[in-house]
Amino acid sequence: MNSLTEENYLKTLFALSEQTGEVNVNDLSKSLAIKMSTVTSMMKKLSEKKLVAYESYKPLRLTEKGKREAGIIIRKHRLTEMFLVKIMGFGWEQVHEIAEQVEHLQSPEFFDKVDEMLGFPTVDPHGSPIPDKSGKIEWKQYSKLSDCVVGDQLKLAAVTNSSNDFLKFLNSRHLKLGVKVKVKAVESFDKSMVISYGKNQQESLSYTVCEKLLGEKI
Amino acid sequence: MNSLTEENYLKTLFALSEQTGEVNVNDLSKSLAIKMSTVTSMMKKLSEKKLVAYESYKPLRLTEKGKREAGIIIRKHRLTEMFLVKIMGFGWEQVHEIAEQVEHLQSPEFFDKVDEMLGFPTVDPHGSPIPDKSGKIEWKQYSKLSDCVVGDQLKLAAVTNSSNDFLKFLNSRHLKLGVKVKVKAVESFDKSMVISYGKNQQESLSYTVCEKLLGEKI
DNA sequence: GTATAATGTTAGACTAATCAAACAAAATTA
DNA sequence: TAATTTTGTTTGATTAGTCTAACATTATAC
Repeated sequence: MNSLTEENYLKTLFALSEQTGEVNVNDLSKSLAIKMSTVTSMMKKLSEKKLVAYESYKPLRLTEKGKREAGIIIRKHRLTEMFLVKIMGFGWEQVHEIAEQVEHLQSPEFFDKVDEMLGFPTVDPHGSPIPDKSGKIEWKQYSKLSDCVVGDQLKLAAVTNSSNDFLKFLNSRHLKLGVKVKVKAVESFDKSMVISYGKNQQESLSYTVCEKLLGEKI
Repeated sequence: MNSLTEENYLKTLFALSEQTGEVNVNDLSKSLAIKMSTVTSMMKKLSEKKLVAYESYKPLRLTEKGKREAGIIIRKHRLTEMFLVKIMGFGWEQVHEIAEQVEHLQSPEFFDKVDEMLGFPTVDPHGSPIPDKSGKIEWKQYSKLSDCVVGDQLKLAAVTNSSNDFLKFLNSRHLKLGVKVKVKAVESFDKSMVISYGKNQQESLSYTVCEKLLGEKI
């Protein structure tokens, strides 16, 4: 059994390596807000437990075992978020913090029941895929809004940031998953975009925002 | 903010003092399965925090502040148990272990929502009262089955033990809250009882069991 | 009312998780 | 390539929570 602390390292390592498969001690340190020296010693410990492949001065990689265990934590996180939204009526901007805590509960029966009540969902309220019971995760290939050009149409399917602030911003613009947006203009100097969607709604979005919006081109 | 460990001491202290108001270091030690020396040092710490009135070699007492904070944890525990039974469909014998974990979540919004979804319940699935938001608890005056005499009738309203084993035992005898039982006989040598209830059901219950069953005399 | 048992406290050691400071390696810049 | 910056590691200290062993107090038994 891993401690709560170890679970947080695993989960963060998993999230950071979703892109490249490899993570620097420095990145992990920043992401966890824990000093590099501490991260190094924890990596040695997780290496002992065969969860991380660690060699001095080399990038960090999760082992298959590590990926599996991290996947199970992320499964619990995402099932929880879905439960909070669908069953308990929370907004998608409210659920991340609560799920951060609930994901550490040790009760397979609890999460099985959650899964069942939700009808075995495959994505969470932010469009992220829910790993299966063995911890395996299946990513859909989405396009970033920021990679679109004028005239492209995108059906929003996921956001890559679940912070309260960001989601509140989207709420205030009535941007939610499923909405079809059309790129009207792209400013070359800051890569901000003007998009239209819904009934005549038009908005200008910064690159920072566009980069976090994923969807399917239509 | 109290640590998870401190919360467990507070909660247990509260539960043990429900009877007499005072608790021995030894009792607390046994109940938590933590050595007395450790309990002593934690008592000093909680005393610093004004949660426990501690004097060497004297029985332990929670301060008003301590009672309040313990009450809030117990509120979260009992609301959770009710939620697990009423909303999620767990059996009353399954919920204690899960609630032990959920009670430590730091999210007033979560527990407010639970409370609301349940219609602001005043008792948990085992008949124990749910403290109010300020941590205050209101005990009903129930009679123990073990204090009844032949001919007495008792409507079961609470159990004083929520362990899986005990509740499974009650399930197997179809004994649940609300059932009206009648005392048919009391064995003087071991204080076991023969009771009747439901449609012609008759059972012999040990003193250990009778002592844990509370209800209203009718 | 002592002797013994039970209960409670103190002291010292250990582990997990953290940090700061010193040091080492790798990457970047000039 | 040498100097500098960034990244990573080691060492030693700290805190929370735990234990064991020795000691102290209170309660119980005879």
